Amino acid sequence: MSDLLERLRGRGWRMTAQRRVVAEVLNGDHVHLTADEVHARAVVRLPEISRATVYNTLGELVSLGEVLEVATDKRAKRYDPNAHRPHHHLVCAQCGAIKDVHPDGNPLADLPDSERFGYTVSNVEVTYRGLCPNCAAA
Amino acid sequence: MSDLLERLRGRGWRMTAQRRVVAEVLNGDHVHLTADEVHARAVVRLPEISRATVYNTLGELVSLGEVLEVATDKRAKRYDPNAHRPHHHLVCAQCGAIKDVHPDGNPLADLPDSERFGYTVSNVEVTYRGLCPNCAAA
DNA sequence: ATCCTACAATAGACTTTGTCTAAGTCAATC
DNA sequence: GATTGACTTAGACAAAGTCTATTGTAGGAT
Ligand SMILES: [Mn+2]
Ligand SMILES: [Mn+2]
Ligand SMILES: [Zn+2]
Ligand SMILES: [Zn+2]
Repeated sequence: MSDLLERLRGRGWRMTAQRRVVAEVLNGDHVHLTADEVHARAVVRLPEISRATVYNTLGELVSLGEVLEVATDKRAKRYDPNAHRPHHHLVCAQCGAIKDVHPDGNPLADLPDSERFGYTVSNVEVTYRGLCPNCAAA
Repeated sequence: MSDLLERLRGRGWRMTAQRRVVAEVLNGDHVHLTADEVHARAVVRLPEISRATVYNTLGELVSLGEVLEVATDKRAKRYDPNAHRPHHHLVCAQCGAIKDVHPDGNPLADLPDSERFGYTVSNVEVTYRGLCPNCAAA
């Protein structure tokens, strides 16, 4: 993740303890945390960090294209550091666990002109739902 | 939509002016209103209807499988009366206009076992994004 | 090394969306 | 037309997010 911090400094980002901690918390695979979850984890390392700063920093990371907003459930937005490899999501309907997935095919090609209503279609998001191994066992 | 009202009465629904108005407001094609939009339109016909009743009624319609919840944007949930014909959504990234669409193919078949992480996958939602004719012209 | 200042962080008020409760109302049955 | 349990209501409450005024500081200038 220090690649990320380097890149951001190159873009004129002022480096602060708060921003470093937010970036660290987002590090990893299949990470899709809400803003409050990011805040809770950030507070462990930097107790005085505020909610507003977490929201501000996440918003900047999204603007810079380094983090994606994901709306897989109907509650809070989730923040996804896997912004450079296109992917979709597989969500457990029971516990909410989210995996990054890479389906075959191109869903854009599956939408015929007659179903486009004159729209210029540029993007598609696919959300698979089911039960994770843990929840299926229970 | 009086088919709907008949069906609901058959299921033991007590018929009230409030429920009738909510059902009427949801009538139509490509309808995807937020709870507050439903309330605003319901108030025109029945000024004393409360927000709580709109939320309650929408929740019941969802439980009964007569209306779907849709989370195309990251703001309020939207309520979709087109619950009996499976479909996906095409959303204008600028003005938010939503169309019901029926793509070819089966995205479930496009998710290989190696990308399922042991999940039992049962459902998939596809959201296409782009610009509607109005917004593309401007 | 110190100073300076524009940018960043903070607390907390405010907004939006949604849920819950206690009290009053009424649709459907008798 | 009386009864009653389901329904509606207002408003309190909660969760998620935004905004503002104030204070703090990173990093360049001296
Ligand atoms: Mn992801
Ligand atoms: Mn729809
Ligand atoms: Zn699960
Ligand atoms: Zn549009």
